[in-house]
Amino acid sequence: MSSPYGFDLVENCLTCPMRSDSFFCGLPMSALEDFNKIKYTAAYPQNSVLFVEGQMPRGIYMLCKGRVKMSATSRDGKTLILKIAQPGEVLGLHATVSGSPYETTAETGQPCQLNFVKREDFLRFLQTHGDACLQAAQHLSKDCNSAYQQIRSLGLSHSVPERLARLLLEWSIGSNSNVDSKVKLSLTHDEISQIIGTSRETVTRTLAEFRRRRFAILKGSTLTIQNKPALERLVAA
Amino acid sequence: MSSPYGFDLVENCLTCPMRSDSFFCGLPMSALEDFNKIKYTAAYPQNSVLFVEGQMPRGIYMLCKGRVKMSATSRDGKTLILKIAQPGEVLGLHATVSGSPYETTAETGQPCQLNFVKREDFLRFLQTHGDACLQAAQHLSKDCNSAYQQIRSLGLSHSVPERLARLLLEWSIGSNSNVDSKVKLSLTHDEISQIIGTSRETVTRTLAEFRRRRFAILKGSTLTIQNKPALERLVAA
DNA sequence: AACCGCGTGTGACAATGATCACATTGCGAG
DNA sequence: CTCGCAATGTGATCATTGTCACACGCGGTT
Repeated sequence: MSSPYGFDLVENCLTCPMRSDSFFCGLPMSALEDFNKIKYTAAYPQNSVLFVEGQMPRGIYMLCKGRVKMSATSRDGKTLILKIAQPGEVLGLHATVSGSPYETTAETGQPCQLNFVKREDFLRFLQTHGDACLQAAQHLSKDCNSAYQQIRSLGLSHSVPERLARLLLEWSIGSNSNVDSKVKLSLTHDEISQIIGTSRETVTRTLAEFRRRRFAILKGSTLTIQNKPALERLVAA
Repeated sequence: MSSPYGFDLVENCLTCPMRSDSFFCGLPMSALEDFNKIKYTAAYPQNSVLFVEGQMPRGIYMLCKGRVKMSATSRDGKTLILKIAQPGEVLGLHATVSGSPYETTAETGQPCQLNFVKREDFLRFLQTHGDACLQAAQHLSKDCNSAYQQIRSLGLSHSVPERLARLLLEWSIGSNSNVDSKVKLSLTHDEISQIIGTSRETVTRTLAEFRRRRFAILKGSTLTIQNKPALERLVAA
């Protein structure tokens, strides 16, 4: 049962040590047992493409372990990152529920474990388990929320520093504002630029500016917030 | 039963002449009867504010007649229009399902008829009617889709002409590409600028440019597409 | 008629940020 | 160790577009 990507596969949701309180993980036993029957567990290496925007939905992927980058691409090759999915999230839910093509591309950013469920199995599952359906609706609500957040960030902000500051603050949620708070993340400047809709060079420059003004430092994969209030002022502006 | 806004209220969903095939309208009789019991039907004049972003959700508003402008506002007063809701759509669904604050402000753009359902009634309704819950999930999926569309438009486009062309094409869907197609809509340049995230002046200038190049003419509330392929080329660029 | 208020049209100017071009650093594979 | 590639840093340039300022036209009111 050992997989080649540095961790063991967990085949049984009922005894899974990674269980979170989100979505299916938090379902009552009866539903979880049924879910266990229709899912296919698999591990994926880094940079695997789970699905591509425009494809007809095959089903949902529930993310157990690892991170997955959700993105959209324009005809001329420009890429926009919509979100970095965390464990517990369900990928491809909208497309699977609505039957319309996947609107995003999903690519693993690290080795991941995922549960796949075929569309017809999943829809039957939702129909027979009312609570699961409600969970799915709540999950979709959260997706909508995060999409609206991003629309606000893109449409209402006046400048790149503002959007970048917003992003850094988002990442540092829950940390103390007095002490220098550190957060781990693994994104290149290029990927950051694709999240806030700007160019790689501008991200580099703006981060240099933040460093110079002692607002925040991003070095390697470590983000250090030095002056949270200053960043918040940038967002408010 | 006559209302002051130029149309009659329809109190009974089962016999409603406006019934569309979307969402609740398309539910089986049993569910529709239950829905009929918990809804409050009301008419609103133009420019009524149904809810404001940040408020805790009181419930859902299902739009029977009229148009409703969904928008978000930044601290400095800049406004972004997220969508113009059409009859058959349900407003405030995410917030009501997830229990988080409304993320948008809803304001009637014309006299409207709406059915309001209190949050607790609505949640109970979803729990007892599995098919309604699935409908709700599909509705949320569509909302996500349109949100993703807007993110792509804002984040992946290179210029205002591109975004404006995209918007005009969206409005003219279903019309013939050979003949000059005309569409009715009532939006000021200011409102258009808030949809595509630019300034009022730029919209005026770009529309003048389109007129000069004989791509499309927007005069009053009439949009005339003269050269659809040219607009499509702008989007593809 | 004179007077709004609102939507639209247009010029001038400045600033933001995209783009190109290239230097430097860092890191993993051989 | 060092080669090579990916990521980062930085300068110069220039198009796009936001902003301010103001004129025009049009429908309604007094």
